[in-house]
Amino acid sequence: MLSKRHTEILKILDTEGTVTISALAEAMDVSLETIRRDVRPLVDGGTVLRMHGAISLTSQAGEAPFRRRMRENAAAKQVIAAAAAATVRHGDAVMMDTGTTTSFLARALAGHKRLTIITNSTDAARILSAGEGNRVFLAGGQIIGDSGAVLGAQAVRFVNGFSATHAFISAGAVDGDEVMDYEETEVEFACALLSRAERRVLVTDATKFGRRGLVTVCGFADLDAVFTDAPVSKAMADRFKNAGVRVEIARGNRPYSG
Amino acid sequence: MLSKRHTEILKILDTEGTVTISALAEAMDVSLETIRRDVRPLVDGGTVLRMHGAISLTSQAGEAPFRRRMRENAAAKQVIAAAAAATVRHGDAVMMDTGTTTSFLARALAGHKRLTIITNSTDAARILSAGEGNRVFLAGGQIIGDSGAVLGAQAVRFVNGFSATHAFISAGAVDGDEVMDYEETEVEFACALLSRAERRVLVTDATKFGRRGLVTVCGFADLDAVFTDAPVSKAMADRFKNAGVRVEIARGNRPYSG
DNA sequence: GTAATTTGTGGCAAAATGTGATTTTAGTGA
DNA sequence: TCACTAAAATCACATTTTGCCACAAATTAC
Repeated sequence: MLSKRHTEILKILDTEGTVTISALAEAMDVSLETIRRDVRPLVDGGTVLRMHGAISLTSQAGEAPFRRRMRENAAAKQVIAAAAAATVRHGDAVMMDTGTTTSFLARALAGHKRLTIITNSTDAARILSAGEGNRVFLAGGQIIGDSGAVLGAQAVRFVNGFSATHAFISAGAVDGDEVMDYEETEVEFACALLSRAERRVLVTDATKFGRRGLVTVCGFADLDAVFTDAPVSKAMADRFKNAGVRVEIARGNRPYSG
Repeated sequence: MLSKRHTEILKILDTEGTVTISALAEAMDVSLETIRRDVRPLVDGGTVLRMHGAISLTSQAGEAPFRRRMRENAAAKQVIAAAAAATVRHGDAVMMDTGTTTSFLARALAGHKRLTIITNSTDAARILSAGEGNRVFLAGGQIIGDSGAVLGAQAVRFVNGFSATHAFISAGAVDGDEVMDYEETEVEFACALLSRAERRVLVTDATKFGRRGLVTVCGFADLDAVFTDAPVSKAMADRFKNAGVRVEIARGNRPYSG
């Protein structure tokens, strides 16, 4: 029998990676002993690893850099993702590239139905393939880095076989009137997405603004909207406006434990 | 016959996700027992899940089937995976298909270095792409089901471009002298793997033996080794032996295993 | 008016939870 | 390395909550 707390614990573990027993106890307002009792079958079953005072999913025992980046500024990314997800309707076709913010977007889209997803993010694909009525198309090829991004010429060719309503891309840096990133292969993929969608959206937290990247993804003119978490500078706001880009400042803090 | 309270309960469940029995009783001003009686047919029908004190929609709170299968018999699968992983050397090229046991294998291989992985499992790909010096090649195409398996003709073609030392496949059933499964597309992929590797290994927990599947993956003669967690029947052991298949019974130190 | 169905109540068993005492563990410093 | 300490885990027990059953009361149907 699985208690209502079991699923809750697993959900938290899925996003957090590891939690302390006391944090769980406080989060769901029960005693430590109760949480221990909840956790025991999970540990015995091998789903969960126990250390002194905390548990983690066996699947993500080691802390990969990508997971760490998922945690940095997580609240902001979550809010951005929620706002961006709100512009997607049930049944839409959505493209997205690989990044921490797009990973949050995938989670925010989990409630949507009948989506068609085209992506190179194994993480987004995994999350969204569980969604009700979704069709998920994942680019094939070599996975580069620990972010789970499928990159290369093959992936670009794959995307060119699709058309979508929305393309969500993340960015490593935004400066002048350009969106930039650090890896050329990632940029190539993002460009491919932009060329195949009606509505091209940049999702990025505000720390990326005014930062200089290595490779240019696109100019502001190639975007339709930007979702971020804090107001941009006056100068940049003007440049966005001139390029016809709608800037959305996502606000709102919702509890992550849902 | 469904009373007006049934629809009411379902409506509440649809918005709330999960409700306590007492909340329902209070909301519609009837006794707890009445609500329990109302809920019973819904539970029996499978639309609603029961957990001490509360109910929730099966679709919403019920964890995804793949995750559930990851939990059942997890300890056994972990032991099997560990034993199988021990036969892989650093730098080897490894193919694997999608299944709960192969997902555990991926985790067991996390400590290996400089592996080349060819798979259709987004889960395995994700885990192993974090590994030191690993190269991961993931088949592209549509993701089928919630297991994160990339399936279809494209995936088969993808595999045919590679050769590997090991091919690890999972099975839904093993009976007679055949390995079987339930989905044809999965079988096609597994077959493709078998044809491209030197050493062909079946990893499966003992519950699959003596079970009849739908589609045949291969005969025992097409295998080189089997890893499982409990001794197989004498008859089957003989058939394995005749086919030249080495059977490994993985044993590990797991709590309460008798 | 009577039969059938539904609802409420009380007793009891099972499960879940909390509490405090006791043991185990991880970490610390000599 | 070895005690020592503080946090955490375990255990046993009391308490509360929940589920189930049977029967009585009430409502509905015919």
